[in-house]
Amino acid sequence: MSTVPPTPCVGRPRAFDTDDALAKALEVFWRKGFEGTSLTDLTQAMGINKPSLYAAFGNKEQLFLKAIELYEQRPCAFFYPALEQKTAYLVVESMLLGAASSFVDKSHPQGCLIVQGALTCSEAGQAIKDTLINRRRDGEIALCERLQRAKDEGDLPYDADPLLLARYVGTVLQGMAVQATSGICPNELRKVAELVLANFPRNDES
Amino acid sequence: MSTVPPTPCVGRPRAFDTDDALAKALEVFWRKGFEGTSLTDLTQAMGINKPSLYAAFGNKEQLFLKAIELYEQRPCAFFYPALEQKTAYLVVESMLLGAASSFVDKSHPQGCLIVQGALTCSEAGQAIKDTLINRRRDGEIALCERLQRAKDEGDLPYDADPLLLARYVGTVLQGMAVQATSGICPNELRKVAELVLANFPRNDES
DNA sequence: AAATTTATGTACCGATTGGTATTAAATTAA
DNA sequence: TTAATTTAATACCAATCGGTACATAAATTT
Repeated sequence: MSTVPPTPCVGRPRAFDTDDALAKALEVFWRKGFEGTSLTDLTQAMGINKPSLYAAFGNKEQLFLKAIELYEQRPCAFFYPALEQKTAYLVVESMLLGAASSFVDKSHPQGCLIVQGALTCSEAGQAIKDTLINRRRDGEIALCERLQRAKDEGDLPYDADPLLLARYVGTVLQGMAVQATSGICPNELRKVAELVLANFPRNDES
Repeated sequence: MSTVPPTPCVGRPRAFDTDDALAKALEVFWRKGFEGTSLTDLTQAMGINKPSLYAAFGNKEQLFLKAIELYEQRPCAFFYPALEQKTAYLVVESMLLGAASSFVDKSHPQGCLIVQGALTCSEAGQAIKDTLINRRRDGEIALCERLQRAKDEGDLPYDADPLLLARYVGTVLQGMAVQATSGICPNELRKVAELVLANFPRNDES
């Protein structure tokens, strides 16, 4: 898999880097949300004109969809990689501490694009809103399946409820995202994550 | 204190009820957020024309501010009344179960206006966004003070951290609001609240 | 060199945004 | 009855919205 498309060798070459431009678009969407971001915001941040944006990315909605793909795959994304930790506790620890770190990282906007990209919107944004709802739900399903496996493998108590725990962790993560956009200080957010972890069910060996 | 202003007895009488109109506006803002709601959305829901809206409420921003006042004082508001419960546990129980009930109540939009009214926005909405951030922070401060009192009165363990606990509960509430707008089923949301309560620190007698 | 292909920049599109000027209608005060 | 006051409805405002037509520029292919 290569993220670099085979450079088209015919016609005038593109004067900008699409990956860089997409990264800039992501940052604006992250900070202002889908509907709070205007085409002018985007073209200014990306350093290109509208026709270039449309030629390269389709339209605003498709650009946003590409932005959330990039968002979930960027180096500091923490959710899906956390699923590969060895025990349920370590998975959840990795998620909560990763969120506590990423959501307030000053090198990019605060909070979580998947939460704040379109929590509410007009009719025009409904498809984007639904897409984000589905992304959040997919994450919880993946965590639930990981916790079920943990239960089967014995590193969660026999009476643990994987679906409920996944929803609980998802709820805390979403709340942490709201706190981050509200300007909570990093230390305080991390302490909340640690409080949740202190109460998370675990067997002796995990 | 009367919410009914002394009816002005001169001039053409208003053809609509301002309280009813405000309630309609609240519902639209609640569902679509501040910037996702257009003047057309508002006037249609309120059953009035734009000049009537501006004469009665000032402008869109002032109308929103009045809507959040109504929101926090409506009969099913649960946050501040919960502070009057007798123990810390009962306070938090009242909040979490109240939220689990209110956020998914089918008689009005799902979720929480204070969370989803303007989580992200353009520059034009920044003042509203900040207002909502402050409302959330005020709520956590009030809860923190209540938990500190509880600690002083001995119905929280001696080593409890009121500020951390308030932030934790606030985080869970905000996450529950996100879950509610995402369409979580009422039973599942209540189970999350009950899980949080099961782990909440309490002394024997509380 | 000519033809082809693609990207760029400008200028524009209709629709919608929040907000208002204006006039007519409805009421009370004089 | 008339004047004063307030609201209602229509029509309008400049600005911005997402999106595009078009002419030009820059590259490769023939």
